[in-house]
Amino acid sequence: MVTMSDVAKAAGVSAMTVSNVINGHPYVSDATRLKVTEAIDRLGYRVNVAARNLRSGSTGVIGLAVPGIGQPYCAELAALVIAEAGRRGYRVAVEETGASREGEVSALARSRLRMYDGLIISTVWLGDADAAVFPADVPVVALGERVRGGAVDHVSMANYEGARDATRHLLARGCRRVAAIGGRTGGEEGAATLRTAGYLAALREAGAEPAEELLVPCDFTTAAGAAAVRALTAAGVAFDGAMCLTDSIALGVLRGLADAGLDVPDDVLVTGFDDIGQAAYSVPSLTTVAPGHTEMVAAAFDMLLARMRAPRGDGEAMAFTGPHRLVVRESTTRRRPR
Amino acid sequence: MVTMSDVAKAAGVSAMTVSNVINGHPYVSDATRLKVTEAIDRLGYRVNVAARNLRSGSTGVIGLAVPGIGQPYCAELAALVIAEAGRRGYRVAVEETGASREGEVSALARSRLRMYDGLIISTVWLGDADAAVFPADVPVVALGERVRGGAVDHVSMANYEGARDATRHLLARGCRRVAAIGGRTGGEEGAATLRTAGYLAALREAGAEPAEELLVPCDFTTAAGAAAVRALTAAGVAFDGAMCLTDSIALGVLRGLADAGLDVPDDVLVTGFDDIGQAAYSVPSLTTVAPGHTEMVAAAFDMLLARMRAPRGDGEAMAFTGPHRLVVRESTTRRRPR
DNA sequence: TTGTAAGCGTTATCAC
DNA sequence: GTGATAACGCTTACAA
Repeated sequence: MVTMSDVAKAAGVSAMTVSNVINGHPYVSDATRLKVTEAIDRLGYRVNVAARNLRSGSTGVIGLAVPGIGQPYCAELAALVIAEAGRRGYRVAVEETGASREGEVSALARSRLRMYDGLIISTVWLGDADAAVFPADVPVVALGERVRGGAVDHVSMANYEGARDATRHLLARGCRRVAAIGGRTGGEEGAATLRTAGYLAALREAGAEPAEELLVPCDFTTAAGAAAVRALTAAGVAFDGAMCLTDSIALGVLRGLADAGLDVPDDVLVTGFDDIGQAAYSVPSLTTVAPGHTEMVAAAFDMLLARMRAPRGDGEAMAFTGPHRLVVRESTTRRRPR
Repeated sequence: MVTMSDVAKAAGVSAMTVSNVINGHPYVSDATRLKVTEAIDRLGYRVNVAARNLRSGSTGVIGLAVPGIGQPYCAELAALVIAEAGRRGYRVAVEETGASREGEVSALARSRLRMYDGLIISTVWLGDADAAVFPADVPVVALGERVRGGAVDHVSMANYEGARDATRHLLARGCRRVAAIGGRTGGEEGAATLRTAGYLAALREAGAEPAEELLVPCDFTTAAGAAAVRALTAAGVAFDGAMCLTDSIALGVLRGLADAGLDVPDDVLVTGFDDIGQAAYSVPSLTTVAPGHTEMVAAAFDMLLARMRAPRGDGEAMAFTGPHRLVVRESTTRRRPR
């Protein structure tokens, strides 16, 4: 392995000068610079990042912990994070939490090993009550639902407002019985409960009474969405609108409705949440809530870098909520008026 | 920042003993072990990974370079890689190449910075001719199409055979004019040309003459697939089968056919390639070639770890091809026989 | 403009 | 069983 002093020897200078050349410091004569770069090329020298990290105390790596990178939502988020990180000179290590509390806790624990300069964690389970789990000495931004108003820097999306707008949209287009697929009112507060609250609010403001059997809890996956529809139709529950808590669920719901011989949008109107790429190309294409992912990722980086410079914001935690907007597509656009 | 010698001082032992306790070495008395672990907990000590890396010469991180992590195919691959890495005690840093030659080259260049213990790179552009670009002193496995039989360790999939089987399947189910969406015969050899070759072989063995206008080059994206169908119908080209080079393309083709008022599978039969998660849930669900991703990822890790132990396999490069299999679903299952 | 010295935190070696 | 010592390769002072 060729080291800096090997290069120094070959170029007839000191290691320090080699370092200066590599890091583009001023006050290096052109002649010296040339000798050094020539030696670097000749010997095929590369800086040892581990040594540099040890010395500088930083790694140039941002950790990204997501439930499951195979999920379209996570994958598209990761793509944004990686791109933004690249723009700012960082690399990204991806970890999976498996959408489990344990996974999130251990990702946070690992963040304290100084393996990363900072961590962006998409939290599903951890919330304000778990603030103690978040290390105070490592920059961490929670990209998610449950952490709000507490001691942890966080970026969230307009879960409540988005779901409310989607539900209003369904009601405005004539739906009388709107199901909330993936919805849930009890348990830990999170994306599921917040979006469900928005759904309920929209129903109530329209004077509709939420029906118990139209609230169908399920995982945020396509398989679960399809299964939820099967369960509803098997139970003989009629509905003419489906406010799905995520696009993945919605794609499964489209599938399930097709299996049940129901047409979208003529028999049932469907909305999703996230605006994943596939939503624009499904058959029918999916009306959905776009939660401003780009802005969220940019905000997360701003927070992370701010924390790196000013390690402890003893006081206030920073917060940002993405700008949401309803994207109307075929799944809620009736072809024949009724 | 609390270091190992802080712990040592607090526990009244030497740093070496702390290290021994942390790394679970034998020959440490229970009493000492207890004192040390107690001090570690009390001070909240964590090992400094950078220092350990410098000392050990390894990072515990595997690099994964893919065209675009937002693409379902890449995302699902990444999920497999991350899971396998976790099982073997590694973390994964994801880089995007942007499906560009330049991106692939620079990922390889970075791999020489010893930031990673090894690199898995999904190559689209680099091939045997570029063997010189692959560093000899860093374990690299090419997960892809173009590198075969050369000096670079590589894992590939049965591009030719898979596309041939898909095309045979379409012909067997009565298609007379099968389009190859994303197909291409010229230019750099890669997944596109290999799959196209399989398609052409199947046509020829069935005595069908490949038609120029049925070979429709396009990007491996859903948007491109939809556009390809629009172009075909606009040009008045009739076809009753579509062998799509990837599932993403196929999902776009389903969309495009819906726009054109053509039914799948009654008017046109469609196949994909990759067996991404969405393929089982699209409407209609997608017949596709499953290329044995799990086995491919496991093989890639075996190669990588082998290279870490035996740095230079001066001679032979290792190679593995995933087991492929056609998964038949609705998109090629006629409801009414003709 | 360049070089010297010291040390970042950890661990392998070998003596005790 | 435990500890002193010496690296790993690089960079921040400071000196020349």
